[in-house]
Amino acid sequence: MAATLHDVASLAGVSFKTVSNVVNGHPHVRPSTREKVERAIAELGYTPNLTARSLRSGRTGAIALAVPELNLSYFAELAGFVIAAAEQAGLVTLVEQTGGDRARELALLRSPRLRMTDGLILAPLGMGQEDAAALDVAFPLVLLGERTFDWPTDHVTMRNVDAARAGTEYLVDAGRRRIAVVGENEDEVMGSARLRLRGYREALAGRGIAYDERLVARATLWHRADGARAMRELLERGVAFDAVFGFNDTLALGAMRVLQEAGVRVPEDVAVLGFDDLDEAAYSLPSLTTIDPGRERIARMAVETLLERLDGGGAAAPPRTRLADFALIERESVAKS
Amino acid sequence: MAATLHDVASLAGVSFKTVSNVVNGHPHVRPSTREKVERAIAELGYTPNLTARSLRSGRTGAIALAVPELNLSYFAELAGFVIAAAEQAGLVTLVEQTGGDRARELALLRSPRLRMTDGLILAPLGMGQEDAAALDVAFPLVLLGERTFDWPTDHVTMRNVDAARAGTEYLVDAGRRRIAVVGENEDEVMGSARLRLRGYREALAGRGIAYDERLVARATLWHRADGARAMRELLERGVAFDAVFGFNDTLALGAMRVLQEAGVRVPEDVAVLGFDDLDEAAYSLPSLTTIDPGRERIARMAVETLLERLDGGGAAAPPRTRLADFALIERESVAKS
DNA sequence: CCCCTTGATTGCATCGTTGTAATATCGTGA
DNA sequence: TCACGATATTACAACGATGCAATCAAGGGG
Repeated sequence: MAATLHDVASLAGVSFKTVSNVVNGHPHVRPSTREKVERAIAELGYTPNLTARSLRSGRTGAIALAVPELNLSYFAELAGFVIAAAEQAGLVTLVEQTGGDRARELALLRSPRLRMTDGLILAPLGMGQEDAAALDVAFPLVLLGERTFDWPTDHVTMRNVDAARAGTEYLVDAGRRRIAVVGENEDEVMGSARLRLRGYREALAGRGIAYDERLVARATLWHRADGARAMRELLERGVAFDAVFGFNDTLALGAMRVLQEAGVRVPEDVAVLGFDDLDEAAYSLPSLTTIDPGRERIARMAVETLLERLDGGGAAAPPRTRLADFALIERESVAKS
Repeated sequence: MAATLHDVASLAGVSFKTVSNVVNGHPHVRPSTREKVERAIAELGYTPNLTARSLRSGRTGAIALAVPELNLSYFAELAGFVIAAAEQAGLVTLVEQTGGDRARELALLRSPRLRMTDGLILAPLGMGQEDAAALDVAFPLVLLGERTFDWPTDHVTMRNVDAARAGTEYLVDAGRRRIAVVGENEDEVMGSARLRLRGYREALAGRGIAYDERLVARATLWHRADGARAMRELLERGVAFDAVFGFNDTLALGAMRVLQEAGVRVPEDVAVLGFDDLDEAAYSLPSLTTIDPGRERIARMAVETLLERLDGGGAAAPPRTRLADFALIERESVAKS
């Protein structure tokens, strides 16, 4: 099997503790000894057993990241940024998929599997305020993105309401009055759907436009297929609209595809606005005007926050909520007036 | 901190080994004792320390998956399937990003971080045959997808050559004669780019069409932006073509976008064929005809293969190569003749 | 010349588990 | 009542590493 400190020690003719001292850069090691040990290490191809080190130190050097599914581009790109940020801090990342399912999210929070990590970054979708007590866990926990809970936990999120309001105002300023929405989900009491809807309604109210329920289409999951389905539903309803606000890019792209199939011109007849600024948003036809929620910053802040908890010794500091800035990315799917 | 076997034991008034016996379902435990211990476990919220268990058992219950980047949709979707398959087998998955960079791939293979896992599924991009010896590692290793090496390692891959040949023949059968290629990369001696190019050339040869180097555009990375860049280059060259074969969907979509910007109609003027069957390929305008390489099956087979090595006790069985079947998905970006 | 400080090396306990082997307890039949 | 085989429980030693305290050799000052 793999070589241990003892194997190296007997080859080098020193005690295994001396080998440990060499490996850990202990100051008091004679150069000749160090060299002897290093030769033995190289010869045996010794690498420290991180499991044993973890047991001793109480730190694993790994963090867990739980997202609904990697099949959703937003979470895939987010995960990529989290992994990169963690790696820069010398941590590896264990990725879990919850499917956005309440039961799986709750199970994860109690899972002994997390004992293999130093902390968890969780993007919850299914949990609600009634589950907030489940957030009372023994390890550092950072909530990510969407939902807000009335519970003292570190939280990194985006300006959902502000961004949605700004996006809607942008559509109004582009001369649109009947703005449909794709992605509403009244089940998530405090999820991003509700928050973005609030921003939308605030913008309408601010510009003196009446809120029309018939312009709002539901979508519980946010795949392209869900956006397509919602748009078909809107078209079947027969309500007129001159813009669509997709609550994320995949919904918007699915909806845009259905619009175009139906012979509706984008952006001339109907403007389309997304949310997320996925890589693919720049390459659709027309390219998608969208809101960049600052994914990379969110990822970096989440890892930073977790690290502070790790180093700061746990429950010391009060929980923090950190917000990323958003930016409206103007492309072709909304024509400027 | 977290409760240990000892804590539970002193609360229940038994030895810590008895608690261990209860936790592990040891047969000889008196029902009354078991109940007493279980109450104590519940009261303290005890969960076993998996790090300690790993140290003792030599198994961590985690596997590592290394892909170029999650920002590439193909690898994101693949990672999602691998994580799901691993979870079904009771394993968690640690995700690493190599950037497709040779040095990082080699570093990963030697990294002590892998000591926290039971095995590695690696999708190499940068490594070449000259690095094959680096695949001689002490832990179970399964190579994924693309490259083939002359080295005795388990390997799960797709029918790159056959699929590319079939795709090209499909274009020819649709009446196309001057088929451009986006994604060639002569640096990867045995990577998917070379294999897909070989399939393309075999198809041309089989149908009596001359290979024209000017129709081949390079792209070292396979983002949408790379496809767009390659297509601009092709257009600037001024060579006529009536079809484009993108070596993956993101390249094809990037290329298609540039074609349409240039006023070229797809599929009337130029047919576009992709490779991967990403979720988004069904929602572009026009939707993308592409090749489904059997991502989910590949992921499942990779995890299965790794598990066999884990349980089969290592180097016992000879290395295997397993192939997933592909399927051509007909959509709108290629007009049938 | 000896004591004391400094530098170099080592032994031991420990992290929380589990496997093995030893011990303690029990019920049963003679 | 005692011996016996079964069932229950426990003690001890690992797994591979690190922190602490102890040991040992060498060098400097009185």
